[in-house]
Formats: sequence, C-alpha cells, structure tokens
Amino acid sequence: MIIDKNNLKMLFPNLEEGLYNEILKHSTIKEVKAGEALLRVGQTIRSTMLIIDGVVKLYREDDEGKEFFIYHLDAGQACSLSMVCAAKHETSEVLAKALTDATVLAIPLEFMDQWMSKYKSWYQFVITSYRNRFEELLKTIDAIAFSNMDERLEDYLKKQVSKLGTNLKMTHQDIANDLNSSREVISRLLKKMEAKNWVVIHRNSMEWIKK
Amino acid sequence: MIIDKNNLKMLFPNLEEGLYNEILKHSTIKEVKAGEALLRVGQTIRSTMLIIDGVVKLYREDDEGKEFFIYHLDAGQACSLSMVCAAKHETSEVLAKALTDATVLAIPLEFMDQWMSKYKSWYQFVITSYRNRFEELLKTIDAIAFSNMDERLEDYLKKQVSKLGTNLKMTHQDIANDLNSSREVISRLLKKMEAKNWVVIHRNSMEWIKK
DNA sequence: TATTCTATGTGACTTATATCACGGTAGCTG
DNA sequence: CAGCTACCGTGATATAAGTCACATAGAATA
Repeated sequence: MIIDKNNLKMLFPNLEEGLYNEILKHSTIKEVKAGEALLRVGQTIRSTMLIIDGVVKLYREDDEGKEFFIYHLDAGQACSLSMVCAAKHETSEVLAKALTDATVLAIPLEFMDQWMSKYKSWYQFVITSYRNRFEELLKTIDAIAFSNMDERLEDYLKKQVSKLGTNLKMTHQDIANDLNSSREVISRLLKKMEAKNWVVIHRNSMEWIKK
Repeated sequence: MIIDKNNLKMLFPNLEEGLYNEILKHSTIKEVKAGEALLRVGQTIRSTMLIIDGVVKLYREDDEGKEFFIYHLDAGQACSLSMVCAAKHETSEVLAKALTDATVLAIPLEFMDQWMSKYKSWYQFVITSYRNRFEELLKTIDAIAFSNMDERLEDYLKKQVSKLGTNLKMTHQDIANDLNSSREVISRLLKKMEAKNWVVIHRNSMEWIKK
C-alpha cells in the first residue's frame, strides 16, 4: 500500500502541512495480516503507531494468557499507549491484534517529543486521542461492572458489525474468549437472540439482523 | 492552607522554575471536606486540578446512580480527565470525591494549551500523568474481568490501607457500594478474612493486620 | 464415499454472588 | 436509661454464569 499526503489528510485531518511531510518522511509502513499481533504484552515500544487501513483489536491479558478484549482501533486512530512511552522506552501493557488485514504507520518515538512542541496540531491530536481511548476504557469498565453477559454480548456483536458488516465470521469460542466467558454460555445466549430474530446462526458465522 | 513554591516543588518535582511561578499566579485553591464531591458526572470542566493534600477517589456511575470505584488520586497527582478538556469545555465522565479533607489547585483550562508548548516539563507531566491513569484503569479492568470478589476485596482494602493507614473507618455497606457488591457478601468475606487473621472487625471500622 | 475434525446444541450439575428475611447489638439521643 | 437507628451476622433461597458430559451435524480430507 502506498501512502501519500492526500491519504494522510483524509485520515488525519487538521494537521499542519509541515507535519504531514514529516510523518511521510520519518515513518515506516507495516502491513499486518488479519489475526497477527502488532504489539505483544511486555514488548518494548519503539514507535508510535497510526492506523492507516483496517481494524485493530486491543486486548488485556491475565497471568494465564487469557485475552480480554477492550476496544477497537480504526483507520485514522492512533494506539495511545504507544504514544506515552516517548523517551522512556517502556513496555506494552496490552496486546494489539489485527482484526482485518491492516496497514500501520510506525513513527519512531523520538519524534513524539519534537513534534509535540513544534506542531500544535500534533499535540491536539495526541491529547484527543488519549481522551477518546480513556472514554473507551471507561465504557469497557461500565460493561463489565454493570452489565450481564447478555447485554455485553449484544454490545460486542454490534461493535463487530459496525467494523466488519452484518456477516460475522467467527465461532462461538472466539466470542467467548473475547468476553472472558465460555462457549456454552455464548451458544445459549445466541440461541435466545436467534429466537428473538436478532441474528441468524450458521456454522462458523452468523448474520446480524437487528438494526 | 497556604501554598508556596517550596510546597509545589516537593509535590511536583522537575518542573521548570517559571512554571512554578505561573502555577502560583494563575491557580486558585479549593478546600474540600472529606466525603464532598469535587467533580460530578456531567459537570462542565473549567479547570485542571492538581491534588495538593489529601486523597481523592474517582468513581464511575451507572444509570441508576450506583457508584463504582475506579482509583485513588494522591497529593502530587493530577486529575487527568480534567486535563484533556482544554478548549473544548467538555463535561466530566466521572465522579471525584474527597476521601479525606483535601486541598486542590484549580488551574483554568486556557493555561493547559499555553504551558504545553511553553514548558517541556509540563508536557512531560501531563503525558506521564495520563500514562499512569491509563495503567490504573487497566488494572481496574483486570480486577473485575479476572478476579473473584474475595481477591477484589483484598486489593481494595490494601489500597485503602496504603492511603489511610491500617485503621479503616468504613462500614461494610460503604465497601459494598465501592465494589458494586452487597453488604452481606462483604460481611461474609470479611468474616473469613478475620478467621485467617488478616483483619480485626469492629463496629464502623476495622484494622488491617496482614502485611 | 468413508473418515475425521471442529463447531454447535443441550441437559445436568456446580459455584459465586445476590437477595430476602430476620435477629442481635452498639452507640446515640432525648 | 429507654428507645431508636444504623450496623452487623447468618441461614435460606434465587439467579447468573461456568463446567462437564455427550450428542449431532457440517466441513474437510483421505
């Protein structure tokens, strides 16, 4: 995939002219296949990542390696966690996996500092980015603190639909993993949703009907 | 409470000289009694808040007004959420309550922008602050996603102890509210902890013994 | 086509937590 | 000190979710 200034402007509007040039000049392009990891827990962060194309899923891991889904990142967004580590070269607290094939711009961390004082628009972008991720995290907390599994499943499916369309190619086990639940529970809840005509279940996939 | 440059330096080390002066010049001091709210959900944020003295608790609220504890803020920390709203005058997503009597510096939001480009140390402070709050949120998610109530209670009590000392003046109902559980559950779990000599239970208070 | 693998469906059971009901008691207030 | 209120303890029961066991059915492959 080739990225030019126009692409960038579409995806990240409102940045300064000079900044677009710098981004193009100093970043490298990374292509990731669906399902591959972009960033693992414990990995040292060396660059800030901007999503150019595709959808990325962020996960939190427990001691035994169970993966708990926290939120999606779309094209035009940044991995906030990769932004704070400037100068410190800290390690990742989360796992990022490509949901679809994805293209990512990697910007070496040293530019974070520079640009932050040089380009007001960059500072705005970073701060806004943070704010949005923070809100996502709060919503995630709401879901697990205040909602039952049926509501969480509905939310989850709606989010997936908004990223991938109404035809969801995933198994019940996949869903159970993301929600830190078990296959049987998800199967049963899906059956109930099917009875209410929210969804049609196939093998390895399902279609979301409810609007 | 009177705040001078030395206080500030102790609490917020590594800022530039000029910045301490500006903070003193432009901020106003707010004193809050234990239990009072500093910031409510939906309230418009007009200033960034730095905690000078005391401990503040942050909560997330659900539709029915149930309050779910997310993390503590100590002296020397900032309310990150109040930092991102520069220019936008957005509203609060959380409830902040004083746990102890507390003193807070309120800095009008317009300085956020200015200082960010003018003082590198301010930018560092804000970003670090964000990073830390982000991590706290992730830990909160871990707790509710991966732990049972007994572990969560233990964590919670340990945190309270680290803020207030081993003599905890709170009722079982208070704890249940913070953890979005119920009094009976907390009472029973505390009994078990008492049997293990982790804690001594009194009326309206308890002492944490386990180190 | 026969075989194997993986995904799904479902009943039975277990476990953690919440809720209900009630009784006891400490500490305050008149 | 009498009485009240808020706090605490505890059994019984309800509910949501997780686990186990096993059946069945597409899909994939030999």
